[in-house]
Amino acid sequence: MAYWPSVVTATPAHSGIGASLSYRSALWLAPGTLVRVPLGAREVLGVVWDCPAQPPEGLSEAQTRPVASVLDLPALNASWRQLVAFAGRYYQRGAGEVALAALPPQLRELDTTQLARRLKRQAKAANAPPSGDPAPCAAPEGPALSTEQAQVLAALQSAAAPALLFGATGSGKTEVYLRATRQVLDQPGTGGLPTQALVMVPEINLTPQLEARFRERFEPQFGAGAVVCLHSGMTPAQRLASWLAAHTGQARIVLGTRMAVFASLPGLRLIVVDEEHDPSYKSQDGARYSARDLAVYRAKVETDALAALPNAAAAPRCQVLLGSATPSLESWHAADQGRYLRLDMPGRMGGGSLPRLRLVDMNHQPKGAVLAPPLVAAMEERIARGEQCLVLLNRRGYAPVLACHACGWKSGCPHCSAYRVFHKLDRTLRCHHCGFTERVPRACPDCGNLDIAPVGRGTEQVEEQLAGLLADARRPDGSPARVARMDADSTRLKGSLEVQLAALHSGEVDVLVGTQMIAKGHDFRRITLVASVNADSALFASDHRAPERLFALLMQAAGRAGRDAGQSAASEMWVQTWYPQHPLFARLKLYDFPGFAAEQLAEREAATMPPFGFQALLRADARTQAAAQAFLNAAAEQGIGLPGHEDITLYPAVPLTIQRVANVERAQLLVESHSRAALQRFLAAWQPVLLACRALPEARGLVRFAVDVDPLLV
DNA sequence: AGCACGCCGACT
DNA sequence: GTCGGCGTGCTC
Repeated sequence: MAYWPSVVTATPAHSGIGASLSYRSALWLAPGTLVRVPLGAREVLGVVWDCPAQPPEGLSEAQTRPVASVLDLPALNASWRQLVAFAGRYYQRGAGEVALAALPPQLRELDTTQLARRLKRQAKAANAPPSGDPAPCAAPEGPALSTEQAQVLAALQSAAAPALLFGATGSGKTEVYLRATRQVLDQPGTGGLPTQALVMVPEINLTPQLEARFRERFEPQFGAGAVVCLHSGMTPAQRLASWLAAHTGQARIVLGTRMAVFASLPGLRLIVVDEEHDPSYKSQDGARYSARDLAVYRAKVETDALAALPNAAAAPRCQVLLGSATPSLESWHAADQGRYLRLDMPGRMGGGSLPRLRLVDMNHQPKGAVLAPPLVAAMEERIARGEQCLVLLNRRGYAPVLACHACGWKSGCPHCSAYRVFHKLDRTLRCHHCGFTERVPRACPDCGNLDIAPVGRGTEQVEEQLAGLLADARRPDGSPARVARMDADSTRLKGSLEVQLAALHSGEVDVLVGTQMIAKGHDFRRITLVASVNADSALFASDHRAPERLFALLMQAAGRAGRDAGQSAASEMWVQTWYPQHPLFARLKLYDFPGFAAEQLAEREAATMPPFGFQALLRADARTQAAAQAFLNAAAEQGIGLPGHEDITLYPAVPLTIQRVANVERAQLLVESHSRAALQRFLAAWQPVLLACRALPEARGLVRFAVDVDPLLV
């Protein structure tokens, strides 16, 4: 008796290899079993997808090689495999590529004895009693709930659809996540597996404070290993440990970034997607999946699996909870249609309100002023009262470009079609696209003129200017005001983000200048004034998602101010703009997200844009723009007549806005359809055509191509 | 993706 | 005369 397990490996769809490869095994291997198999000259990790007792069609016994070894781990369950298979299909990649990308990289290198040793060590740690007083401990209750929170939790308990928690910043969404988690963790598991919850946040930076709150709440009850994190900032060993803890059920809660949507969680009952509108949930390389959309799909798969269990009289569900103060238009529309259940928490905890919006018309300010004088005066007042200010500017460095006034030279990047940014602190010109860095030249490299000057402004410059403008500002104790800057440059070193946040919390800093990083999540207590200095570019961007991103960013920034009741009445949000009449600001003034969303959705509907139409991009990178476009146009031409084609619009190939990055020319082609199913059908049929087009002589020089389904940037 | 095989320029 | 560039092709 022999078996021919079909195994998926990390080979991408572009390799031309089909969905899986067949091997030989004397023993039956359960689907989901992790195995090591020979592939060419090397040995790779794979996942058993199926294990028939017959050799596959068209393949003789001699053509199959035996499985090299079987990892001594529980098999990945059917729900996980279904999620991975769906993601592979939907995002036009191989299931194996998705599966292997979802597994911790160290699993590929570990041999069987190392794995056994690690599992034993982990089991011992989990069984050890929690340090300090003996178990079992009472579960910490957490603070009293507001009426809104209690209502949301009650509705959530009986909800049979994905829930969209529309909660203002400071309305206490995190407490809802904690209580919802408690609800599922207190439920009994099925099949001897404890129940589990998955909580996702958009950025690694936001995990530590969330982790602290979850640990504080759940570790006394469930022990030290109950909460684990999963994100790309962890060491390989940490990631493996967290993954194994989740896979074996030792961990009850997984906190992580988008990759965590693929964590193996055999007892999963709740998925939380915090800040669900955030673009970071969409992966931009490999399989370009949306972790938010996959979370919704996964919850459905898990629920179906629970309903299919025998003797599941009152079948438990896996609930998905999407939270945001500015939901994505996709989720908002789904709630409008009744596909999602909308739960509202409009009030801020403690009865505070959002800051009053003050628009500064830059047409009426002194020419060349980076910061309007009334804004500076308002900041001085705040400082004098011992309050803090936040200044938002979405540009790192000192100036986005350096220019020669004599000959017109600009600080372009030799490898990209973009300017290099002037960083004054280390006197460099840095390309933010490819990283190419040089020292600032003394004189113009073209004409030798000494008068080369920065054009436009970034965070470094605003920090410098503010330090000057506030030189006479005094704090209540008479000491001078302090200005600090926080962006990707100032937080690059490990631990420096924490140091900077601590400086702000302790009150050492009066004014913090920064990029959108400072608008996200962090809980600042004494901030009563927030200013957005230069947001206009988003108002007229060709990217149709720019307005919703700007609205979300300004709303999020506004949420940083006046979080302590008492202060909130006097707190302000200043926005400098040349277009104060823009309709976006009218909505923002009232913090009217529903009104804004309705307007945006009406525009989207008129243009049959998502969520009323469906899109995919075919992207090509090549050594020449001509090769990239030739590949795309050939693909479009040969797409005619494929299944689904009659419901598809193929647009001409165009270069990307930043056409060249790191000496690679980039182009893309938009595919549109009114039907998601037709788009899917077409893309699936297109895949072999793309492979063929890659080999065309006119596409010589093509470096890579990729399909991006439901792209964010079109 | 890896890793082979395979055919053309600058080095001991 | 070799070492090595990366173009093309295959992996059950």
